[in-house]
Amino acid sequence: MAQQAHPPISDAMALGPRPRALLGVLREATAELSGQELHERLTQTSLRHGLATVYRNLRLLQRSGLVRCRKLPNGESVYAPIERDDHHLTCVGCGHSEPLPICPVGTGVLGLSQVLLQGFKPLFHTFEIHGLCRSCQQSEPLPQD
Amino acid sequence: MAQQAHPPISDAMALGPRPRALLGVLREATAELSGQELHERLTQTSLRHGLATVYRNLRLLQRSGLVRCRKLPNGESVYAPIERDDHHLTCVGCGHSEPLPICPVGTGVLGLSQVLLQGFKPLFHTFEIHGLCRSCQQSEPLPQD
DNA sequence: CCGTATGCTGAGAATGGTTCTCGTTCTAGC
DNA sequence: GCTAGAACGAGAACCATTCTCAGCATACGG
Repeated sequence: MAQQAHPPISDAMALGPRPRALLGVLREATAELSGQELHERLTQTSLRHGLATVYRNLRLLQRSGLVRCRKLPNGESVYAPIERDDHHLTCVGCGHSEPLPICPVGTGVLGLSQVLLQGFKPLFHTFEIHGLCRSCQQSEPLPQD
Repeated sequence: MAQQAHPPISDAMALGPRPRALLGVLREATAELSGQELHERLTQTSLRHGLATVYRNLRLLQRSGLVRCRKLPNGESVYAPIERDDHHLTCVGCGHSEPLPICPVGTGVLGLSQVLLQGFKPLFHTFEIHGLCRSCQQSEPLPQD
């Protein structure tokens, strides 16, 4: 749950108005947003946004190291600005996912493992504990169909 | 990359022949397998398997704490027996994912954070470093359409 | 040994988030 | 104002996964 300063938007990457708007919405949001949610919020803007553009720019921002992404059990992807270092507790029964206020990764891990990375350029990491939430443990018998 | 003994199949969960076959294939495999791949391997068995059954039993095994699951960037889920503690390096450009032979999680982390879990029963965790692989860094200009 | 209840199965249809296609629009440079 | 190339958007396509529902198996009571 570490909160750091925004990474600078480097010279090399001059963001267009739409990617910038996208990033703005993500930074203002208090939680991760899905592509669909982002699309909703952005269509209400003076700057019209098609769904394709939202996903295109989301990929762009991710590759630029400004946005992180995580897949929920139901298949949808949720996005957050990279400076938000959240991790999650996710139920394999109902799919519910909530923030976990710890990061098990020693601050230096990404740097320390340079040898293992072999030219791979790390941008962010995800850590998630999967298990059964309280209510899914109770309704354990797993009604199957 | 820790390799532990198979967790016992507890009394409470008497696995049917198909879930057991599924688990067997996963344990013999050297890598994570997707639902589709599992289906292929299982249809060649004396025990015929429909796709629906594969996914059904995969969910069952996951909730039973015998199988872990992870989503690739392309949307497909890959499965492995829970005793295999692998983590991954995944490229946000091309989606390629390869095993990372370290686990940043102190052996006791899952137990230590009991207070935070609030009744949540942990089964497994996933850790993944996302970034750009060597070849995606070179073809950086990101042809967008 | 037969009838019924319950649960498991699988073929095929449905789902739904994401990506692709491709004609249109915008922007920069001149 | 004109042209080339990049960005855009509506809608179609994609595809792994889930759902539906009728058929089959097993267990148990009588």
